[in-house]
Amino acid sequence: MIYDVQNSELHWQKEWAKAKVFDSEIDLSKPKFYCLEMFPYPSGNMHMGHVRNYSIGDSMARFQRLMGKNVLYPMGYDSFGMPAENAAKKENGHPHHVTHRNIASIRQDQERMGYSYDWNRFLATSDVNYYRWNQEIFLMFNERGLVERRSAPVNWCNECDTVLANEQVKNNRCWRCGLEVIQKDMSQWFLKMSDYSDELLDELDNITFPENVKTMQRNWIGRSHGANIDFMIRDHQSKIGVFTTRPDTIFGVTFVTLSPEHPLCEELCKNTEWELDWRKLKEECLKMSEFERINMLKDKKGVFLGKYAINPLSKEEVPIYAGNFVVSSYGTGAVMAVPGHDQRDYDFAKKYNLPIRRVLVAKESDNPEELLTSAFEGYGPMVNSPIDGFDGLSGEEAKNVVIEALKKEQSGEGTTQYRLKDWLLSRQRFWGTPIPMIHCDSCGVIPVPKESLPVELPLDVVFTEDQRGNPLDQHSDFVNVTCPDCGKMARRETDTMDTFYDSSWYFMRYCDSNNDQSPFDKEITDYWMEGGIDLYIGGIEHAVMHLLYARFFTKILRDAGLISTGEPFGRLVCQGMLNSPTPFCSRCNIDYHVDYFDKSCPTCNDKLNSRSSKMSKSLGNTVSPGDMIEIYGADTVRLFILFGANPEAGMDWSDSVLEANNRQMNSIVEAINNGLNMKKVESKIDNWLLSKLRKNQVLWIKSMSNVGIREGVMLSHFSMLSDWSWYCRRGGNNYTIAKLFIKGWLPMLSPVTPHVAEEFWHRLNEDGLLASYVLPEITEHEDDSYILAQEEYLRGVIDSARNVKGLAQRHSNQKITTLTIQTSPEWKRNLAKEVIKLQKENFNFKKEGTNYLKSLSIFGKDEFRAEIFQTWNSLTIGSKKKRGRVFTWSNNDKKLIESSLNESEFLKSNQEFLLKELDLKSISIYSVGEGEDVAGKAKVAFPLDPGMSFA
RNA sequence: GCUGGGAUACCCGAGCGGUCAAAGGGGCCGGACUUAAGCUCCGGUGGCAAGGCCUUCGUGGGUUCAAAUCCCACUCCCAGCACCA
Repeated sequence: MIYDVQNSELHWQKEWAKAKVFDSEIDLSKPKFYCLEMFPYPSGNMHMGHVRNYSIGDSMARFQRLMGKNVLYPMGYDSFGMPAENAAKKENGHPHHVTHRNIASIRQDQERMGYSYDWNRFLATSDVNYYRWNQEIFLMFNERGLVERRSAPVNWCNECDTVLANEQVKNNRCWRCGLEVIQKDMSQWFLKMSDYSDELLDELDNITFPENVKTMQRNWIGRSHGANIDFMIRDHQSKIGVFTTRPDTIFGVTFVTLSPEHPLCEELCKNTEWELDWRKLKEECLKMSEFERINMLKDKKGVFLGKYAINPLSKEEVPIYAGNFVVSSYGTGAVMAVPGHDQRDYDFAKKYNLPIRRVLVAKESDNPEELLTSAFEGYGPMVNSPIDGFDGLSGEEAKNVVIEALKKEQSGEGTTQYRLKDWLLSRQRFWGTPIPMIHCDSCGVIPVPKESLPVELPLDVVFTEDQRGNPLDQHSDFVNVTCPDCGKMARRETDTMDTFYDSSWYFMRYCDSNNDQSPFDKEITDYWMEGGIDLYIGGIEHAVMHLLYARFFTKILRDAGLISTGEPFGRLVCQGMLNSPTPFCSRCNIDYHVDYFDKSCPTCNDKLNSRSSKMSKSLGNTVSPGDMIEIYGADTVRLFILFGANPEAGMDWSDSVLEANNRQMNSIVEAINNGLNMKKVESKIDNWLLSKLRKNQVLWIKSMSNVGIREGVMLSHFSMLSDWSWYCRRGGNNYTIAKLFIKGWLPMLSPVTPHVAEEFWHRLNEDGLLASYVLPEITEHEDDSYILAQEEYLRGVIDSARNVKGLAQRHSNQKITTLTIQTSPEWKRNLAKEVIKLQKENFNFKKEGTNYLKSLSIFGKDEFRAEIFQTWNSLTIGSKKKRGRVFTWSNNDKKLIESSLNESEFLKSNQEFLLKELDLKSISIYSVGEGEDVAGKAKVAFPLDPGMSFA
C-alpha cells in the first residue's frame, strides 16, 4: 500500500498536536488573521452541516498560515440551552453532565477531521469560568442604564415554558420547537438594544456582509421616518397619538383606527352600546391562530367605538374605529386612516361605507375631483386642502410643511420609528446564566455586588421527566439570599439569560480565554479583533439573531472602553444548505422520508421521483460524517465538501461524486509517489512543468485569498494532477524536476487535504511540518507564458489533427496512417506580425485597412494579390460571425507569432509524440512551399493553424 | 404584496459584450492496459452532408457590426419579511 489513509491521518493529527503548531500568540511581526466558525451547540455528534462549516474555516485557516499570517482559529461550545435540560429530564441527570458528555463526543469528531484549532482556547459557555463574565458584563450594562425590568406583553412558548425575544419568533412560532407562541403580560428583563438602532442600521453600509444578510437586518431594524400626530377626542379628555409616514395626506383622514388591544379602546367605549362589539373583536384577534389570521386579514374588520377624533389641522371630526389590521406593537398602535391614499384604509372604508377623499394627485395637471377607484399611494401635489398654504406642495416638502403646521398647533412633530425593539433577555429556564439580581421587599430590585459573583447554578438538582417550570424556583439555597443593601432576607432572581447573550461576545473571549481577572484583556483583544474577525463562517439562520445581537454587544463594549472596534465581523460567509436526494411528489409538492424511494405518493398515488432537499432527520436523508470518514478518510470527505460547491452555494450530496473524489485522492497519491521514484532524465518538457507550476500557484493564491475555495481546489486537486499527467505523457522523467514540482504542489494540497499533504511532505524529506510551513513568494518567470503558449500550440495542433483525422477516416476505406502538415508560409507570418503591431496601435482596420494593405510591398506581386487580400481580411475583419484572427488570438498566441516561432521545426522536434498521440505511421512537416502542396491545404495554413491532410 | 438571490447542455456548476458549442466535475459511450472485472490513462458526449454550416445558456422583445453576457417585459424557483401606517 502506498498510503494508509486511516493510520496516516491519525498519525499526523497526533504530530500536529504534539508540535503545538496551531497554538497562536500575539506576534506583531506578522499580519494577523482571525478565522472563526459559529461555535456549535453540543448536541452529540457532529453532522454534515458542521463538517461543511468547519472544513471551509479550516481550509482558510491553513491557507492563511501558508501565506505567513498569524492565524487565530479557536473552537468552543455554545453549551447552555434547552436540549441539555430536556436530555437531563429523560435520564434523571443534570444538564451539566449531559453537556460535557456531548462536548467530549463532538470534539472527538472534530479532531478526527483534522481541523487545526487552537484547543488551548477551548471554552464552554455553560462553564462558570465563562458565564461569570456574562454576569459581570450584565452588571456593567446595568450601570450604563442599558438594563430595564418592565412589564409588557411578551411572546410565550408553552412547549419551552419560557418567554421568547421578538427575533426568536418566526411566523408567530417558536424558532426552536415550532409551537405557536401566545402573548402574556409579564415582568421581564430587557436590554435596550433600541438605543443602538441607528448605528446598527447605518453601519451596515460599511461592512462586508452578504447582501441578503444586510437586507434582512435592515428589514428587521425597520426604520421609517414620519410624524407623530395627536388627535383630540370630542367630549373626552384623552387624545390619540398616531404615527404616520405620510403627513402629507393629513387632510385625507376620514377616520382613525386603533388596534383592538389599544388601552384607549376600553376607555372610549366602556359602558356604551359599542363596548360589546369591541370586546368581541379583541377576543377574536387575541385567540386567532396564524392560519386564521392570514385568512382573516384579507377581510378587514372593525368596530366603531362611539367617539370622534378631531383633525388637528382642519378641525374636522372623524369617527374612531378599532380595526383588526392595526398592529399594536408598531408605532403607537393607532393610525390615521387615509382611504384615498392607503390601500388598507381604502378597503376598510369601502366595507364600512366611510368617505374616501382625494388629497393628492399624481401630476400637477390632473383633475383634483377625479374619483379614486383604488388608493393612490404615490407622491404628488396636494389638492383639496381645506386650509390655504398646502395645495401644490408635494413629497418631502409637503411633509415638512405639514409637520411645521402641526408643531405650531402643538399637536405633532417629526419622528422616526423602528421595528426593532429592546432585547427581551430573561428566560424562565434553568440551563442558562443566572441574572445577577436580587428582589428585596424593602430595597426593591438590586444588582448582586460584583464581589459576590459568580452566581452559580446549583449542581444538586435532579431533573425528572414530568417536571414543569424552572427548578431554580424550588431551590431554596439558591433563592434565599440576604439583601446586600439592608441585610434582610430577600429572593434571588431565578430567570436566566437568553443563550444569545452567551454567543454575543464569545469571539472576544477566545482572544484571551484563560483570563481569570476579566472577560478579556483589552490590548490582546484589540490585536485580534482589529478590523473585525477576518473571516466568520456560519449559517444564514442567524442573520437577524446572533449577528445582530453580537453587533449590538460589541458596540456597548466599545462604548464602555473594553475594546476598540465597534463591528465584530469583517468578512462574513454564510455557507449554503447541504442537500441530499429525497423522494418527492411533484403534484403535491411534498418531500417524503427516504423510506418512500421507488414508492408512490401516499396522498395522490402518483409515482414519486427524487429531488434534492435539505438534509434533515425527519426526512431521513442525512449522511453520517463518521461513516464516510471510516470508509474514505477525512481528506476525501473534506475534498468532496469543498469541491462540491463554493461556500455560499447550496450543495448536493452525491455518493458517486464522493467516490470519484476518493479516486482522485488515490490518483494524486500515486502521481506523487511516481514522481518521487523518477529517474534523472532531463527533457524539453521539464521547464514546461515548472512554468505550469508557477502559473497554477499564482492563480491558486488569488482564488483562495478570496475564499474561492472551489476554484482553488480545481487548481490544486485537478489541474495540477492533469498537468503532471501531461508531463509524464510527454516523456518527463526527471527526479529533480519532480521534486520541485511536488514541493510546490503539497502546500497547495494542504488546506483541503492536509493529512495526505503532510505525509508526502515528510517523504519528500522536508524539514518540519507542512502545517507550519510558510509559502515563499511566488514570482512567475519572464518566459513562463512563452513556454506554456508553445505547449498550448502543440496541444492545439493535436486536437485539430484528431478532428480532421476522424473526418478523413470516414471518407476513407483504408486505415489512415500518414499525415502531412504544412505550416504557414513566411509571408502570412509577416503579415500577421504587421497586423498585431497595428492592432496594438489601435489601427482602424475597417476604415484604413485596404489602403494600408495596398501600400505594402508584398501586395505588388500580381499572382498573389487575391490570396493576400483574403488573408488580410481573415486576419483583420473576419466573417459575419467571427472576428478577425488578430482579435481572437490570446496574448500568448501573439507572443508566439511575434517571436517568429518556427512552427515546422517545433513540430518536427515533437514528431515522435505526434505519431504516438495520433496513432500514425508517418508524418511529414514543412512550411508551405517547401514541399508538395498535398490536397491543396497550403491555402488554409495560417500562423498557429497549419494545413493538414491525412492519407 | 415587498425585498434579496436565481434559471447555462443528461445532472451539478463556471462564464457575465467578440478568443463561446460554452471551463471543471459527475454520469454515460468508446479506446489503451488487464486472463477478466476494478483501478489508472486517453478520447468522445447538441445536430448535420463536418478544418464547415445550423440550432442552443428560462420566455418574448430591444440595443449592437457582434449578446449566455447589456436594457425592457413576462414566467417560474429559492430565501427573508409581511395589513409596519
